[in-house]
Amino acid sequence: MSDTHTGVPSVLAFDLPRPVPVDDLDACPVGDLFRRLGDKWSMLVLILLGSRPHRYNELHRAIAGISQRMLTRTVRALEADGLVRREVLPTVPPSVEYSLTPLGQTLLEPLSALADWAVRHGAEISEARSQRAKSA
Amino acid sequence: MSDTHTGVPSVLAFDLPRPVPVDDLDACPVGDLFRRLGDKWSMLVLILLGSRPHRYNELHRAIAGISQRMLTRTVRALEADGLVRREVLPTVPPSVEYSLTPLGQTLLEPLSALADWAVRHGAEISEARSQRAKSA
DNA sequence: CCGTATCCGATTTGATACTG
DNA sequence: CAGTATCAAATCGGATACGG
Repeated sequence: MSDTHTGVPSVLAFDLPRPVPVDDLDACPVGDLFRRLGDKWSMLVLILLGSRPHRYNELHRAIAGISQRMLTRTVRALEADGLVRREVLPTVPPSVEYSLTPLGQTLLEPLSALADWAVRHGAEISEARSQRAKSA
Repeated sequence: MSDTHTGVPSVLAFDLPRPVPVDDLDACPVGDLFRRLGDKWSMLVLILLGSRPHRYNELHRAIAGISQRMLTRTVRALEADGLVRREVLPTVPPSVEYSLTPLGQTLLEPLSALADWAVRHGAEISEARSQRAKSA
């Protein structure tokens, strides 16, 4: 079943004479992953959950710009992908706790590398955008 | 101007007593970066350009599923962000060459870390999704 | 060859209101 | 507290046609 990319060591093997197998884009796990995490909130939730488990409204308050609808959708998608675990606690007012699965924790590492880059170079991007606007 | 996040060492400082500054999400370079790269093609173009400079139709053929409109939009956005450089060569039929800026090259590193994760764990995500569908 | 312009449909996101 | 439902808007993405 998973023959398609089983033997692929890395899509970023720049030394290859041929470019990346972009024809198989839809089947490519890289593009796939990015499209899942590429939405507005997934990565933020992952990062938040990486620090400690959170309850629903805890996440809601922490992100603060997200709607209930999107928070639910995001967290459910992450759960379906096996990155987040959802646990309903049998308390009197029902509580739901979200946490990272082991798989989700491993994702946190490369994610942090990218986030770190963004923090370090974010200003340069903003600057580039501003200068572009001026030169127009 | 750039006081907002100048002093921030890393958004992923899990040891902090407080969560990430998600209130400033729009100003947060992490969410911002992901929203730019989160589209269908940006990352692919970046990866392609990371291997070597490409001309317009070279990119078009390499990606093969992309429309002219989207290729232009993608490459222009990347250029505006200071990640890609666009150079018009004074050839008889006009040629345009796209390449990574130094900034774009530094981004390639954390990007490859994430891509590597995707290749390694992509199957686990697909599996998680399948199992979810069955248990429904 | 290298784009831009326009139109169109599909997907995503958000505001609001309501429920167990 | 933890969601779900519905509606409307914005954005995304592609096909096609045209211009420098």
